[in-house]
Amino acid sequence: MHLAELSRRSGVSVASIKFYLREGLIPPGVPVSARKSEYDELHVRRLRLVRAMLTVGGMSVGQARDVLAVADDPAFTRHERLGIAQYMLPPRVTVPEPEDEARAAWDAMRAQIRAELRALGWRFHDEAPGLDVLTRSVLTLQELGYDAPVDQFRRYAEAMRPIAEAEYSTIEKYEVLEEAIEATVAYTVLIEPILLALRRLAHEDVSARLYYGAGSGSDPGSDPSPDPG
Amino acid sequence: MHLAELSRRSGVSVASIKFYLREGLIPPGVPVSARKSEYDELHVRRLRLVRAMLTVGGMSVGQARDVLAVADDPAFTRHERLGIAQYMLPPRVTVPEPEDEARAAWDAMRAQIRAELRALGWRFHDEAPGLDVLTRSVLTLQELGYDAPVDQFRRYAEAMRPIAEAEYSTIEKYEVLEEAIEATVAYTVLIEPILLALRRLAHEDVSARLYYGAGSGSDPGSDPSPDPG
DNA sequence: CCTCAAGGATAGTTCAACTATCTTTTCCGT
DNA sequence: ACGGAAAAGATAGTTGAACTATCCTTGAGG
Repeated sequence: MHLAELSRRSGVSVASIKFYLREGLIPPGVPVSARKSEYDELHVRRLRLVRAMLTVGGMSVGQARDVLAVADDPAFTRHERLGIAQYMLPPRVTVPEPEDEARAAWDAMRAQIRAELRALGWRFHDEAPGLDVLTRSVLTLQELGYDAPVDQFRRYAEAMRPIAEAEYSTIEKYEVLEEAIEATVAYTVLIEPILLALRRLAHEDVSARLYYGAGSGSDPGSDPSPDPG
Repeated sequence: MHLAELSRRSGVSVASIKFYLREGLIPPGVPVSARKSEYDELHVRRLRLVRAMLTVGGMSVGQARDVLAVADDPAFTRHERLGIAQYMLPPRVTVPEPEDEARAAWDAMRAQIRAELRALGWRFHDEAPGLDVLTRSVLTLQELGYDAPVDQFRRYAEAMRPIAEAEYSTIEKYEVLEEAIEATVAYTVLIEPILLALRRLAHEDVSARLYYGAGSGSDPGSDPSPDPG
């Protein structure tokens, strides 16, 4: 198929597809002649994935490009490609420079968090960006005057582990590496909002339970919150 | 204190503080004379919260303004103000228009998700934005050709519930409403990245365990992933 | 009284993510 | 064979968000 049909099939404008091609988010079509290229189902699929990463996943074009570049690079092992793709997914966080006065506190907190998780028997790379995310969040909470929830990590970590195991077994089913990587990216990016939304709904449930009493079954109806639009 | 000192204390430039004042993210100082206003500790505190919402929480200026506007509005009950503040936190999601052809599928999926959670006994408002987030994510997964994890909601939901309960009990300790609201916003926005980071680290652990064998204690070292910088 | 700076208004900047235009070339129908 | 619609590609323009810099009025301190 040509550009126009790719656009129709994917719901993305021709101009935007050209933009994604320029940015390296989707591979070029195979040039069937000097001024004509052919696109296939993989392009449609990739385009949909890109749109999901950008809109639902909230990723930037640059982040999406980096992730997909690694995912497409055959120069790594399966384990590496899956791991690297995951490493490059957002959020990324800015670490204070070594000469920054805040760096000492940063390093101390990061080491503490790392030790806490290692004490749970978790194995992960020392440079895992997740450690930086944890450090930044905890330090920011502290700056706002709240207790560091490092001591609650056990609870959070134990809640996440069975989820990760179930998801991993799902992904392991994909034998073709390209499919496994796409599944990793898709699940990582699209299940995150699901988890967060469920946490918020759980908060609402806990709150409603305390507010309206423990009687079950009935819902709060339209009482507790006016429309926030 | 005056603007210059507020800037020094908070680490935010004078120009940016003026911008936030214009946008209604922080309340104006009390005018001590026609051309001079006085700021206090609450302004420093609010400014730090705003910066956390924008940088760590990834919120837009408009979203932060809406949340804080409700949080500051005394015309609601405690339950309402906490609930509304939470409702207005991101992510927000675009719902297809009623005349959109995709609307029927949207409504059906949303009803299914809602029923699934209600079956767990959860109580929440029918217009909870979390339901829209769930719907959008599940539909996007389906469009990419993946199974809808609606049947896995039970697992996810059961993992989130004890977390939400523990967090809620923490927030309930704040008797002053303003403090409770600030804590709600801070915990909601800043613990989300913590949960997601832990999920990713758990994925890495599961992967490493399968890849390097179940031997415990030793970590993967620098082997599995080169630096993705 | 005079100056320097705070506050406020307004306009300009930067960046990301498109979007539109222009040019060259090619395919397709006649 | 030929003329025009249309594809590729390059380049420039647009939009919106989040600042940032400038200007101007006024007011407090010396």
